[in-house]
Amino acid sequence: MRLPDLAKALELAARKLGAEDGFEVHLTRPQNPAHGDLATNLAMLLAGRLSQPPQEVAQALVAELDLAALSLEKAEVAGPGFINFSIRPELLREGLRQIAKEDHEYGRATSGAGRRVNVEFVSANPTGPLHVGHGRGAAIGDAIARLLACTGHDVDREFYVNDAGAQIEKLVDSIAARYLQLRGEDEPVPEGGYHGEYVAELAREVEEQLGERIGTVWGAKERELVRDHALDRLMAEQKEDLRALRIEFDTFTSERSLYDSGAIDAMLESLESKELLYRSEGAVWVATSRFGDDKDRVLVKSDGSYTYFLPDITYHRDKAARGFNTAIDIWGADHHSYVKRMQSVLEGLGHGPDFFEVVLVQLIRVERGGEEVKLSKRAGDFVTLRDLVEEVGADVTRYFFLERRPQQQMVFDLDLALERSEKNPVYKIQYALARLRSIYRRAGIEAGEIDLDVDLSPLGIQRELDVIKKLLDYPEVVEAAAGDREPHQVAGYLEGLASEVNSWYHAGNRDKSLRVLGVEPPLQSARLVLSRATEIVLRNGLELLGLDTPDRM
RNA sequence: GGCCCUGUAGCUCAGGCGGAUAGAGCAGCGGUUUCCUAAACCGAAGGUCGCAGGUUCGAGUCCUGCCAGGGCCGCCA
Repeated sequence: MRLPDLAKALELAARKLGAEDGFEVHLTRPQNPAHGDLATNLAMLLAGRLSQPPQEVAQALVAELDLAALSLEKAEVAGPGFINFSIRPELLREGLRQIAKEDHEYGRATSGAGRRVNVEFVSANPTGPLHVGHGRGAAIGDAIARLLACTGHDVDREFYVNDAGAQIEKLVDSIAARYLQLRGEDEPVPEGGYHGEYVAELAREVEEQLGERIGTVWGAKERELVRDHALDRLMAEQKEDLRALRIEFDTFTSERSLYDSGAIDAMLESLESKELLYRSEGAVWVATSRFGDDKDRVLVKSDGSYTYFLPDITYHRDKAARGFNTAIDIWGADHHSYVKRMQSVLEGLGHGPDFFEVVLVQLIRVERGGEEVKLSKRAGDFVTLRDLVEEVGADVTRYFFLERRPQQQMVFDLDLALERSEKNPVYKIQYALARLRSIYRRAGIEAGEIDLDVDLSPLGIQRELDVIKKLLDYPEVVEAAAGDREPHQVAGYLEGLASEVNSWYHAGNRDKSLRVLGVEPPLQSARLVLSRATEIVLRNGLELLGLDTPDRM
């Protein structure tokens, strides 16, 4: 839990002892319960500066503190010079009451107030169905957006539709080949084209719906008709898959629209006016190497066409123009080399290093029975995100993607994902929530009816205090996870809390005096508040990760 | 050849800004069990933190080198 007053008091004490600026007070949660609730290494940091042994500095610091005013039970100097603080249980109990009263607001913060953030993720080429790898980026992007919103940021979720360029043309070529095959012509799918069954399906649709209009000879008009049809269909499919994962976007920006609006040509002029462009070997280059990139990059090829980089620059510049303070992109690790060049050109255009961020998401490997599931279409195996969600459900899919650091290559264990027991961490957390809610049901009361203004002093056994301390950590966890763009910190916290809660709950199975219900009325009332606060934190955390919050399992 | 990610228990992974005895889940081992939800619980065990140096009062954490796995180095997207 946070004790801003203690940090401030320590800083004052340090100054009193003669420490100048340039030190920071860090309070940490010791792993060893014998080391109290909070600890600081401040004395060790100051020892050299004050030329005194750390233990003596620690003693002097403690002497400056008014423990009672800080709601501390004691402050002990230990080990090489740590100061260990024990919090008075009353402070914990009042904190608990606050949690229950704040309800849905508990864990929300205002640190991001006034900041507009654009989170761009998925942005898959609209040339086929989403695969499992897209799912990880989708889950992480969505969770980061939720974290930022929870900490007060004004968040927009955005999907960049690459509906221009060579890949789309290849898709049209592939559909054309299938289409002509349907008409009895011997036309192979071109090299580098798309071979999936969905391409043949699209060709059939084109034949049925547009066959009259486009015949067998495809010019620009016909291609455009087919392209529009394919884009509509494939984007609709992708959106549906994402919706099944509980992901919705606020904005879809089309690459094509950047061409149509003239924004890309304007971008070239803008770069020119900033003297970032030059011609060489018949192409137009942008001097990204001036801003840290390995080398300069081509924007206009020698044949006059544009590289992908140019619209992408235009697009990111547009995010700034739309008023976002920060643009966070979630990219697959295979795009890693692209980060530097984008940062470089944005810096060249005058955007500070804080404007553009990339979260790189590593590739995943799917295993079943200890064997890798190949991402090829085979009977019984799946390849698409849709197949995965249908097999294990949205909760498990999301959680498994969110419980690991984004930059960690991960194994998606299908056997564990399909496990419907507490071996599966998602169920463990949801189970803890359901158990608490079952207590209210058993007592015949609604959660909202629990009296929060009762005397909490009956709460005092260690197991209860441990749960309370854990609950009071939640806001810090949310802030840290949002700041680091790491949803897995929340997942790890919830798993730990669920363990603690289940252990607390099960103690009541062995010893009836440890139960919530059926003990002395004052104790029962106090424990109902504990149950309620715990349920609130579990629920808020699950919602923050976009997971279901079941009343019963 | 260069760049990025990763290397921690048998397996999958956590380990704020350097801090005290390195944690969790799964598997394995021993025990308990009809409960306010047993779709379990309790307990013990399990470690050269890839290797070697360095910085520091103190290194899983910072620096250097090396090894291993993955990814990327295009006028593709």
